[in-house]
Amino acid sequence: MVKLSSMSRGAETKEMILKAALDFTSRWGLESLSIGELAKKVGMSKSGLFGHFNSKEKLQTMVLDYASTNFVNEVLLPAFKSPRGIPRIEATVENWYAWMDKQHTGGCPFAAAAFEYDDRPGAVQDHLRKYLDEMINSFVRSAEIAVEVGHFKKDTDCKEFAFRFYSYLLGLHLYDRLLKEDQALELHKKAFHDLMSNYLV
Amino acid sequence: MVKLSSMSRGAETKEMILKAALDFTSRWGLESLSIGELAKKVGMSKSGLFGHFNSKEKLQTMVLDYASTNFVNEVLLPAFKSPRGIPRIEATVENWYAWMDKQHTGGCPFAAAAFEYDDRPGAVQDHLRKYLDEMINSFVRSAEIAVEVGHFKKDTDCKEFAFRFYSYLLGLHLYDRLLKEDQALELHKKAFHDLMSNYLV
DNA sequence: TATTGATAAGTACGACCGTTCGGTTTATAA
DNA sequence: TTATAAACCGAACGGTCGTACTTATCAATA
Repeated sequence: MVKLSSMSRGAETKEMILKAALDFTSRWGLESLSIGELAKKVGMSKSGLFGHFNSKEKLQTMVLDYASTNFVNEVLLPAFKSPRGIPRIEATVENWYAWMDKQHTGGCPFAAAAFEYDDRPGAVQDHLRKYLDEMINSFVRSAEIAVEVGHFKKDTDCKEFAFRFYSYLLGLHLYDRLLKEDQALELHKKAFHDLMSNYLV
Repeated sequence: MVKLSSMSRGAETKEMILKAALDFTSRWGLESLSIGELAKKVGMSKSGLFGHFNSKEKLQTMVLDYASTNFVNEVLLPAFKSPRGIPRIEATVENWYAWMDKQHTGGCPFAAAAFEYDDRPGAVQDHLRKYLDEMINSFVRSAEIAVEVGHFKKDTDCKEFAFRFYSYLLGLHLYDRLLKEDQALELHKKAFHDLMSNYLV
């Protein structure tokens, strides 16, 4: 995240807090994110930090916002530099790998939060669902483009593609993070490759 | 769970506690499982309940044990009544669907805990990894049997099959629970079907 | 230089956390 | 019947939690 000189001091602090909060969240989960501990980590008082958000729920949703823009900037947007169709989809996966590596602390915050909040209604869940929906829709859209440019078959079910595409990413996460399976990346690469093959013209 | 008359009073109580604890866990996660709240739910005092486990970590790992035997009894073992090979794999999926429905409260406790504890080392994580390893190995083994009986191609990479098989189940969980996607089951059924097709002789 | 408004710190509160302890009831066995 | 152990309770401990108030700091402006 670039520190803009145009930022007010408050905004800078907030940015710094959110960065630390996201780091913590990807490790311990959104629910375990505690204001006191976070304040200690960024060298602020609990109340000083609290003043930026005024509620824990607000802090949580803003962490999701922050993670989302981070994800969009590092995974989705850069892929747009690649040509439409298959190259763009492949770039997305490559960026995803890099993103997972970079956040070697804790895994994908969305994946973790998704299972954490699947039965916890509220503002956080709503936020989460919105972002996951957006992400999956971007996968659907990628497939549609691949159809448009003639890479994928005309009768491709793009929603179906997105489901399988994302499922494999979830599997990768679990094999890599929890099971510490050495071949996780290999397994995913091959699965992704075979998935693509199924839709090629 | 059958209440055996041979159970001592303590064992019966423990069983009842674990049942409630698993119910709670699948909804709110292992980390949010609180002794006080659990005691209230089963109508006991905090300390009375605590006496059965002597630590929260022990309670958590025993909930995992309980969930595992439950899963094995309801999903894996019944599938063994089906003929070896494809029918058995298909039965496993059907049992999985039924199991998800039955636990309509909260989703698969393992899936949730897997992402919750992927960066939280300790006894709970070790337990969890053990059970997930066992489960995935049972999928690998199912594929191996399918090869043995001539349903799957001789050169089938069974570990590869298990990765994709389980990934789709994770995707199903997320689409169904969090995204409340109506077509979740449909999407999974078709993905599973296509997956099987790839390995058929 | 004085004033103001934003930012952070300080302090306090009630709620809940896991855990310990001592005592009371209940079941088992001699 | 009596001795022993298990099961359970209520109260309390030290901590941490989120949140609400009040106070201090300090840059920008008047």
